Amino acid sequence: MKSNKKIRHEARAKIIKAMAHPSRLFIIEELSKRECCVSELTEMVGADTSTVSKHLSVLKNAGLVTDEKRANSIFYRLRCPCIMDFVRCVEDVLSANAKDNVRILRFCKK
Amino acid sequence: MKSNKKIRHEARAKIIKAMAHPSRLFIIEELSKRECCVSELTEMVGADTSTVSKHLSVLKNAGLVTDEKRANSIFYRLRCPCIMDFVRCVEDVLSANAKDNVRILRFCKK
DNA sequence: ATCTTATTTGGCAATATAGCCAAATAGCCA
DNA sequence: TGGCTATTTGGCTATATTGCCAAATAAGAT
Repeated sequence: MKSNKKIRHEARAKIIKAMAHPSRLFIIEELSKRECCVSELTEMVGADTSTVSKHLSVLKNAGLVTDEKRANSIFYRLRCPCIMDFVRCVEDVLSANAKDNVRILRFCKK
Repeated sequence: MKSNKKIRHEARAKIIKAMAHPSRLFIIEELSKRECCVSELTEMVGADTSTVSKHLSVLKNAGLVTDEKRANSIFYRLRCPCIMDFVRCVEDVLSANAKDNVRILRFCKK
């Protein structure tokens, strides 16, 4: 793989890797509806505050979210709402997988 | 996080995690152009055959690619070409990041 | 200034991932 | 059949990620 391609794919992978975790996907989905502060997200995710904080820093570091201090909380929001389009695409893959499984199951029964 | 949400996000994460690697993104991009066999991809990626084979099995396991044996090679192809739409979305995030950096840089110079 | 609340950071153990080599397997071809 | 080519699998080490606890930090409120 050529060096410039490699760099490009590494940059992409970093962003995708930041999304590649159930809790972070959940956070992304919630933030696509409305901005939230850490304690709200902690409550929703149901993990330790420090864990959620670290997830948020992964998302922020990848440029997927931004934060803003207001009152005495820090509010996070999605930086590129188009991210949800991607999630829709992932759903396509999931439903293709599901269809295949149904087909395989049908084969087995015969 | 409710159990059904959790399961949903885990399923999504599995697929996204399968994409979250530079070599696998490269493979996905190449397969979006045309189907390839393992040895072709090995050549292009520039890693050990076994490494590429394992990457392919990750992609296949996630339902992102399918394989078909023909002649004495196994050809892989993308299962949902919409995956490339996602990559475009990732590019949006990347360029938003780049713009921010330029802005920050400009601030520093002042 | 001190207390309190919200968030981040450090540290650690458990687990997962990556990539190479060597060995196993699969199927074509002579 | 026996060799050849293409691909996968097992095994290993190095590295990265996750999630919790405890401690540090930040900044409002009293």
